[in-house]
Amino acid sequence: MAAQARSHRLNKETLVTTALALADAEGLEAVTIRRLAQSHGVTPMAMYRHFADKDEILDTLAERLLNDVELPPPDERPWDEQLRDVLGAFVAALVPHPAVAGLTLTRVLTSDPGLALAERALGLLVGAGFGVEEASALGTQALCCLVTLVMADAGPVHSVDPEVRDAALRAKKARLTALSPRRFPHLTSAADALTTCALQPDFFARGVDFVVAGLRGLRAERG
Amino acid sequence: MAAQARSHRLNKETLVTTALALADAEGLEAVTIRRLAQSHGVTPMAMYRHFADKDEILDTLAERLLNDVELPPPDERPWDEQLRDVLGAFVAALVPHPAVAGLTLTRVLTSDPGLALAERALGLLVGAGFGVEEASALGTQALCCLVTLVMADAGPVHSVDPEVRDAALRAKKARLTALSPRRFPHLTSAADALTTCALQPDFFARGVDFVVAGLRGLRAERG
DNA sequence: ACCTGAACACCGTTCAAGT
DNA sequence: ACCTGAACACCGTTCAAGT
Repeated sequence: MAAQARSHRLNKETLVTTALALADAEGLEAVTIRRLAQSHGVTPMAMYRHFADKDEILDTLAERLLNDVELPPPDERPWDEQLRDVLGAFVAALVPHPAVAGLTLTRVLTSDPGLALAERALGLLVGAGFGVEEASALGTQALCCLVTLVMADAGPVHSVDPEVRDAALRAKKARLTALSPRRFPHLTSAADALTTCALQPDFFARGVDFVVAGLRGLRAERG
Repeated sequence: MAAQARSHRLNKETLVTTALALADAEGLEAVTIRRLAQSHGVTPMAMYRHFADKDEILDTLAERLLNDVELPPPDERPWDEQLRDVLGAFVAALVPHPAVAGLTLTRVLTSDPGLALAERALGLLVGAGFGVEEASALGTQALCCLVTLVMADAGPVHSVDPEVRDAALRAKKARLTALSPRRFPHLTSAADALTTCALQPDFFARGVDFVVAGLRGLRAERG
């Protein structure tokens, strides 16, 4: 994050790109007005020409992620298969940026690409036969679930540094292994699975399947 | 949060109680070392006698919530009914403190009451017939989903102040209602449901049902 | 239009004392 | 053992200039 030669004419676009890089490299708390300015060789106050306040930076960051959601076009397959792909596209956009993923939680309905995503998910649920009230609640819940899945993966958020990360994972596993097998028979035998499950390549696909299975199950119960 | 007459002999217990009250009243970002000290009529540095650093305050806060989980005793009912009650107990402990709920996300496996909860959930999933790897991933995902559900409810996190809260909800609904019904037919017709669904008394029970339905569905698919 | 500079009210935390 | 005091390196943000 070396200070760039102050290539005057800053704009929101490039600033938010820097903010995203900062968050990816050092976590969301590294995204400060002062560091953002510093990265562009400029005074902190210069940021206020482009953003009203820090919240607007975070809003823009969330919008950037939601913009990356590549919504698949509607087709004639059953609702649950289409929803799996829609939710999968959402997760795919979040996964590269776990430190920022949480920002989308409260901003899906306040950004343009987020609205498109929500409209699509809601449409599929209503088309499946859920009432508007239930579809609203379930759509909200489904998106929430998936965001947290991505965030939890960030485990030791700071430092994508693999050395620090591996040390944290080893410590976590050691803690579980050290537990009393009498009091915690399942946790001790699952120590390995619990520490590595979020690293499995299919973890997020499984997460989407889990959510879709829940919706399908509820739909079946409603008859 | 008036400064209390410095009733000397502070301890972790009372400090964390104050921290929780602070978070409930003004959000997690109101929990600062300086304000915590101020609430007890004492210097910020006095906190370091009771906590190693701020992280330890947050750890203790999460542990306090997890301690409130009233795990129902195991019985002879099917695994999914028991799991519904276990997850319900978890949610019930988080709901009164939405601003703090997120802290439990990364701390379930590092606190004693969290370990008891995880052991129980994992045991039920393994007993249901899931392999240890899948049970670990699904247990993690289930808890993540529910935490976020509670956090999302916090919507306008700051200010339990009902006046500010209602204003935010009205604004949210107005934004949805103002959308183009052509581009967003489902969102506009669900404007009301989307803004109020998290306020329904059965929202969290439905969230638990949703998660359990997902697990039941996946179990059935595995045959 | 865009950026600077000094200032203010906040943070967490260290070091060195006080009783 | 428990608390204080001064200091440091950080925050976001306001106000008033500069070009």
